[in-house]
Amino acid sequence: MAETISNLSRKEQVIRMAAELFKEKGYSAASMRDLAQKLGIEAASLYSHIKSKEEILRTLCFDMAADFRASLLEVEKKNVSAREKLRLGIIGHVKVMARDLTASAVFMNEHRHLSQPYLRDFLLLRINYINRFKTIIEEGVSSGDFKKDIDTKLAVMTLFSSLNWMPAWFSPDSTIEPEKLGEQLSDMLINGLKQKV
Amino acid sequence: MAETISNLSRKEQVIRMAAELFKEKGYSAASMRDLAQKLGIEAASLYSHIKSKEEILRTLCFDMAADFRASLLEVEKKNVSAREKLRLGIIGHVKVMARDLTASAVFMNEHRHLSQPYLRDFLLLRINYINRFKTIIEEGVSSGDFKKDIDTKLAVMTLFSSLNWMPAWFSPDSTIEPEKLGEQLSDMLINGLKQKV
DNA sequence: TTCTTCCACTAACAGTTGTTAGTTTTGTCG
DNA sequence: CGACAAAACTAACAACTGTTAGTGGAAGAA
Repeated sequence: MAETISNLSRKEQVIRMAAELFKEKGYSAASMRDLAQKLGIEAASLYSHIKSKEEILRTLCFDMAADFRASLLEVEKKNVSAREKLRLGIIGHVKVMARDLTASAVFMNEHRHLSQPYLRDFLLLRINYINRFKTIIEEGVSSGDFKKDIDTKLAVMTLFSSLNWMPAWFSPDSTIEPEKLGEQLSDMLINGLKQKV
Repeated sequence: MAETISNLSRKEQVIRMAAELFKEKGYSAASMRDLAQKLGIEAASLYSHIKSKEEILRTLCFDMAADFRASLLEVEKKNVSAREKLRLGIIGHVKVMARDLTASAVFMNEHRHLSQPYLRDFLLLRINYINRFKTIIEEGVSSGDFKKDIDTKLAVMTLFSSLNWMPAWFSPDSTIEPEKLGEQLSDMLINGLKQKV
């Protein structure tokens, strides 16, 4: 139906603008009137397109979550070493983020404003994703790819901390491509800063 | 004066509670009535102790900033290699955070809600701090401590991303001491995950 | 006792919040 | 043209926002 298509299109426009606003001011500080103004309409008109403010946040968070999940699934299927899996996983994660830096920033910083039960669901997805990276690292420790004395929990938290702040400082008009950036990041985490002797 | 001391004491109590609330719900979503309730008083009573909601945020952010600055200054004074300076700088940073994880979380995630000109001042302090770490890394590259082909900007951003998310996942009742944690973090960043061959 | 300081209170303000109900404009298709 | 749906509008709601003014009680010092 034509109506659905055009509705989606306008709805997506609203959601995209909302993402920018949420990133800029934070979810709570961003008002529906702010959002409306950015779109050149009245606040009440927004409700022709969305059910509530939180529905927008939900859409942003869960759509990103699905993308991350899909990316990791692709990597897990491959029959390669743990070190290579980690490398590909990191690159995949960076690429997903780079595809929509604005939504990524909201995904990371604003998800806590989801209400129950959505918050619970979201956190479950997240912990699952993180644990699957942890498994990869543990595989690497067993196989001898990685050092035996590392704290895998600390390692995986460090990994995600590094990855997740990317939207905050990576500028979209940067010359570096996401693929290359992911490569450098994974190199830094795996090999460290130190010069080999 | 006795009045000043007891005033400070109660004021600090208010600020500490506010820090917890800001961390939990975010600055914007945390209302003065929420804060009052946590203290068992009326919202208006808060204004016997503080001038405004933002004054609390300002205190939290700038006090933390001063602590970070002092810690780094101590490290810079030492006459050691760049690698050692980076190690000590990281450990110092972690220790400052660990001293007040709640305030650290607010410092990191809520500073953007400062209004001008405080926001500008804060960001200047922050960029200065980061740049001084960057200088240490650049020294390390020159001296051969670190690899020549690393992107120092990326390296320093990765470093801070890792460090700064600590308050989010480090639990205060963890068995690991801040010193040890800083040690492990610096080891991971400098040496990487990879097993030496 | 009286003075002073701290710390709480009640009452109220002007502005903002997300959202609703009902209506009208706009553009497309038959 | 007329029909229909998309997308905008106006008006209003109840609740909540940070904050001020003015007041009163409690505790310690003079």
